[in-house]
Amino acid sequence: MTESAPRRGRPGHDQAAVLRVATELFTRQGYDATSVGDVARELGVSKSAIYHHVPSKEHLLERVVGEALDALSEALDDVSARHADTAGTRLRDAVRSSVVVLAAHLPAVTLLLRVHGNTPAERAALDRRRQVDQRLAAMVREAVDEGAVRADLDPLLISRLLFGMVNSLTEWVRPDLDADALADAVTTLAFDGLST
Amino acid sequence: MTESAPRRGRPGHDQAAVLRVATELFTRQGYDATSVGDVARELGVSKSAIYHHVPSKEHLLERVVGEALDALSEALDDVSARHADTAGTRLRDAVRSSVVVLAAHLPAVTLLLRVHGNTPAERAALDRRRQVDQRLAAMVREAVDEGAVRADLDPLLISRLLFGMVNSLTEWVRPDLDADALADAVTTLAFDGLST
DNA sequence: GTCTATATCCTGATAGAC
DNA sequence: GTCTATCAGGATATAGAC
Repeated sequence: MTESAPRRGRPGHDQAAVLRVATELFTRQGYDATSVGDVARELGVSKSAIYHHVPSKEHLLERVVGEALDALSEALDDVSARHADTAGTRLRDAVRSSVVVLAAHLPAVTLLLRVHGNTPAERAALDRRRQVDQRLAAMVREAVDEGAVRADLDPLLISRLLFGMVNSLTEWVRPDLDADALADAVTTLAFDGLST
Repeated sequence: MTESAPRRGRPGHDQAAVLRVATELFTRQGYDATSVGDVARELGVSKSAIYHHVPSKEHLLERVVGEALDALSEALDDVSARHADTAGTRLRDAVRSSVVVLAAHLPAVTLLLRVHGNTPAERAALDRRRQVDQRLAAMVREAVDEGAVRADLDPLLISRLLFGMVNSLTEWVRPDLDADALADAVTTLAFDGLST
């Protein structure tokens, strides 16, 4: 990645800059409440300049949620590949990885979790997200079968509560936060509970 | 509540009917992605008919999130009033109540949790919500001070994770679900953890 | 309580000049 | 890479008839 020299005159933005600003506004105001004009104003250019870099507003959303889904899937692949570990350990690692990925791709994951399914692209994202959820649910089930996780609660319910807690991090986590320490705290609280 | 006789001819809706349909569409498509025309079409009337019952689109949102905030605040008042109980018991009850209220006012709470703060009314709702969050955080702190809840994690962090888990229920809970059983499961998992 | 018609503004997106 | 100008459609909201 070559560092470009500071520019003079016209801003001279690129696709990445548009994507960055759009993502920020989408998270702050919501995707539907953010117009292409908003993105343009924030970058200090006209609406048309945006369409030079990007084919459509929805394309921006596709790119962002795609980043989140790729990162989550890859992290899950890594965890699943460790066959030597116990199912309990793999679940712990899945929780840890989910937190780390969420923090590393905070804006992207935040947007992903807010997708409604109003367009084909959004529905495709929801489909991919459902696949991730199912893989996580399967890991919980295996940990229950192994005896590492309590069997008096429905594994699907456990999965939803556990990763619901993880996903709720998007509501308040800030980019400068220590992700590893956070992952530790989440894992501890989830597995050991908050009772003394 | 008197049951009105089945109508003939024109629908003859009232404010409650508009509110009900609007809430459903707001949750399904998002507030910003839902137009007054959408609400009108769903009710089988024209846009103007909606404005006979309701002064503005935003007023609908205000009403709905107000319902959620009132219910949550009231439940919290009830829990706080039980001075005889220990702080640990009060926290358990707060979690239980939160789940029950969330299930009883599912559409309203769902919308409340998705408010962005784009308008004065939305910002007012966020303010009230922040007050609720602070009361819950205070209850966690008291339970920690009392020794009922682990002290090796920041009370504010515990509060965020705990009620983040509770709030994540809006993502999948359905109206016909047994709220008490759900509240039991959430409380058990939160306090005892998922390890065997 | 609902309608048609309308006012006003903003939306996503395109054409073509510089 | 950005601009001005423009398009067609849809947004919230209102006026006034029935």
